[in-house]
Amino acid sequence: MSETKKDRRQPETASRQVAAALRSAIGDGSLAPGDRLPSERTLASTHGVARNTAREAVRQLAESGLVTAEHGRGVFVRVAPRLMRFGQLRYSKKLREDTGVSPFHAEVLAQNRIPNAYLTSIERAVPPASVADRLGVKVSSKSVVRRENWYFADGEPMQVGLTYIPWEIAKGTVLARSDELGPGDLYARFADRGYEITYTREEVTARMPTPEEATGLMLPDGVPVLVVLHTGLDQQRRPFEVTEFVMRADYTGLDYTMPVDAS
Amino acid sequence: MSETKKDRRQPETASRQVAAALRSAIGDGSLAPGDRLPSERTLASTHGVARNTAREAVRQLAESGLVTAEHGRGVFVRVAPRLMRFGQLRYSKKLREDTGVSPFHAEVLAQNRIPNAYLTSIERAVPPASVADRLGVKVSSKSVVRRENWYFADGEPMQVGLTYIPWEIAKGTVLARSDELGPGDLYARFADRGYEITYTREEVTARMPTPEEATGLMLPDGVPVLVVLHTGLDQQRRPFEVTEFVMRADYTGLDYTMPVDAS
DNA sequence: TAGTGGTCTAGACCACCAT
DNA sequence: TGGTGGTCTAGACCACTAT
Repeated sequence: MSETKKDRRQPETASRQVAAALRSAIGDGSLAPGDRLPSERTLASTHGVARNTAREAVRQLAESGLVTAEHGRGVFVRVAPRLMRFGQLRYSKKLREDTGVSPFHAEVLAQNRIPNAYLTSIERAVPPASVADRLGVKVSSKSVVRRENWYFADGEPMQVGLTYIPWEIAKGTVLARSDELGPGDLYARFADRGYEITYTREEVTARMPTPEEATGLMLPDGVPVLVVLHTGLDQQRRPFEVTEFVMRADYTGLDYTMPVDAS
Repeated sequence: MSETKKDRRQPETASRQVAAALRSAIGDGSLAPGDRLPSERTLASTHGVARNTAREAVRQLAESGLVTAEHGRGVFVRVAPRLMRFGQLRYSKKLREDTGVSPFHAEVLAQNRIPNAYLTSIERAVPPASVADRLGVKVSSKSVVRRENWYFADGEPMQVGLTYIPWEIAKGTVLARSDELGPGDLYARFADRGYEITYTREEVTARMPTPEEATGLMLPDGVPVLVVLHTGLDQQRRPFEVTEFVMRADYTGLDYTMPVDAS
């Protein structure tokens, strides 16, 4: 390639050497998933460095998601998590009618895990610009209903979803006021009102979590979040709902299969 | 919700207070994108803390991608980057014939940026298990050709792609030996051989970069990567190619629009 | 050469956890 | 109560950048 590539081999600092030693111990199995690392003070003395240096080495491993520190207990090798998959069929009518539950519940049940979801708030709100764009509503008034949901598998938080529904659609319905949506959940209620979800648009990015997200999702250090801006479209491709999902990236994967020519 | 929620308000440590002060200075515009922060030594003395503490505050900002440290120069407020979007149509025949270039080139040109791509290696190789799975080839022999490509926009590295092609398909063709693929690029050559890309499966995850990826992609601290495992399928849904893309998440987004019922 | 970030030392006190 | 990680101090030397 034509770019002048700087030769930046990493310098062999003390903390990197300690980190490398730990990495290889994890790699060859002498430190198995779930095992506790030697304490920072032990690492310091065995490697002949200051505690801060040993600590920096541990920080490097935590940053790349290899280990997790637990205050007062120790530092542990992370166990490889099961990956959840969110695919194209998750909004299909068939899935909804076969299972009678929400897409999330169906997915988690299919993996023999126990799903839970909690609606933590419903309120009429001013939509963020990105949402107003996609729904075609005004950004300057309380033109949407905002529903905040938290999703768990086996008691562990997996994702947060902020669903925005135009007030004109939600007004006077269960969508605007209740967490009891009945059989088939959210998309069945949209169908009742004439909005059958037919297309879905998903815009995906990733970033590091905010401190609030990190605590709320109980994220270990060094785990990013996937952010999915999902738009539900009806038969005439009219948008009727936007949901922003924030999902822990270490437990979540997305799986899309599509024809390459638009339909 | 039924979960007992620990009240973990963040303790107001000294480093967090310094970080908060910097965050609000960035927020209210007194530190604009591109500006240099006060030096660590200056921050330490103005806030009455040790340099290590000021440094920790800066580290917290860097971790969340707000600032970037440059050795010997200073710490700078990051400028919001333009986001590139990789969507569903990128493999369509129409795009290929209209533009005559690869999907990546077309996308970057559409944003008035200058694309570059370099093939850095071609070799016959043993496929990783995930790739062998999806291609339906043996994992234990050199059953694939592996092509490594680096992609740039305006000279900045955007992504790396590792393309795996079954040896049976690539054998004796330009796919196995050349970076000169001719008009329409890779997928046009597959079409020549009877493999017209018709469906694409994309499995998306995110994680922190490895140290090698961080240097190679010139990633600032705190920027995760999107990992897309892309499978190209022909008219009969036979897989003929798998590419693993590693993309910097701060510059990249994915955009999928699909019918909710499978086709 | 002066100023910057990068790393390190050798201490100290605190909060948390298991016993 | 003793050991753990979390944070902090007050120094020090090195590597890099600009002048």
